Amino acid sequence: MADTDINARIAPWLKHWSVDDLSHAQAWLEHMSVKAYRADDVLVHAGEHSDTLYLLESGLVRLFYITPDGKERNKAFFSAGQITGPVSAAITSSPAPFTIACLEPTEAISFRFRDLLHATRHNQDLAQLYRDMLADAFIRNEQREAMLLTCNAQQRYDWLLAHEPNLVERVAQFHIASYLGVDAVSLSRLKSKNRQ
Amino acid sequence: MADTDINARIAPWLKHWSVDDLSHAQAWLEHMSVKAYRADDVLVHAGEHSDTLYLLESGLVRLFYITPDGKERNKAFFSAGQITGPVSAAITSSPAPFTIACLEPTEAISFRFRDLLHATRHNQDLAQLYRDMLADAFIRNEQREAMLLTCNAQQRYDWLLAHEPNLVERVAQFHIASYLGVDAVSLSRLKSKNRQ
DNA sequence: ATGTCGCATTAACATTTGTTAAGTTGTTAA
DNA sequence: TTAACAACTTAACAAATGTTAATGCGACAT
Repeated sequence: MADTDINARIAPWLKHWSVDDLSHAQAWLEHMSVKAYRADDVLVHAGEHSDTLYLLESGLVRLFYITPDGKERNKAFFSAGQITGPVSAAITSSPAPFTIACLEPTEAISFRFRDLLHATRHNQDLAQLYRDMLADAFIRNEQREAMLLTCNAQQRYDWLLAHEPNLVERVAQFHIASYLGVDAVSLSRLKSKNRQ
Repeated sequence: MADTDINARIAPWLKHWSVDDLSHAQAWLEHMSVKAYRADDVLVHAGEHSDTLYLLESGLVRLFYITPDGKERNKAFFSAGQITGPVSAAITSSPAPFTIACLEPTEAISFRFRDLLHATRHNQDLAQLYRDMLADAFIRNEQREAMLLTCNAQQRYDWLLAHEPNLVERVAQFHIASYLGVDAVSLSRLKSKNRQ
């Protein structure tokens, strides 16, 4: 896809994040690419070294870990307007700790983390974008850590209904269970208990 | 305590974090203060609005949440050379989600988050310090989230022995149990099973 | 219409983890 | 030395959660 198309597609997001100044951002913009994915397509494989992040234009992806017993556990879900990818791995040059796969057909603009990081050195708008991105992920992880550490299965489900009710409608229940760290059968049981 | 003392005490840490340039850092440095705490002293109360972070010079503190059932669960431990405090709360101007209390007599240099954040606007060294601080906390939260989401009690304990063996020696076992999200009695039982 | 497939539900049972209580040990202070 | 206290251990039991299997249900393709 031609650069002009990407420029047109990235523009509204830059505006949304108050990025007006594009100086020193050439490398970042030039290495962007747009791609459409089908459900179950994988954007990042756990264990691989990836420096690529994704700005989702449409669709829905999930990030998931593999447990020591070989089961999947969903770390997070992301949809249109959000940036996701193996950020911690990119920062530390480590292999990605989780896999990213599509739950729905998804369109995403990908870019290289190092290009963004490099651009932040001389571009204050992008430095701010980077800080906001990190802060957002940081706070998300912390709240989730708190929930996993302090809540039982029922409380986790209540938390989800209160904080991310749209997720419950949009993704399959066994994926919700995996997100909460409980078995799909246990979640179903909880729901039926709640009904009585 | 006089500023000159603080300057002398903060200097080695600034050097350690490669902060050479102190331009635009006056407010940050001026609002610093040093204090000694006893075991069980509280630095930050959950629920209070705090903009203060702490650079620990000695000792050991724990951060803990309160569960919906009213029990304590340890989020993290920090010791000399580390910066801690309600970072996410400071970023979002929210009440602190956890309490910070001393497990050992502790000396700490406190400073205001907003002063550091403000200084990052024109001081690249401090901007880098801020990024490193956030990245560090971010990665710590993510690894912990992964452990809590994917591991059972035995696997969590193994993880701890592998990743933070010194903690096991330094803090009481019931605090370790709280850190792992299991009951103190359950952890004791696990250990005795492992012995056989 | 029918078969297939994936997901949700339900039930019975197994395992893990929490709870309570009692006993032990080590430390500290009188 | 003794008393008091807190942490750890152990055991018995309760509750929560995982596992397996059977059933149902709806979407979708043939």
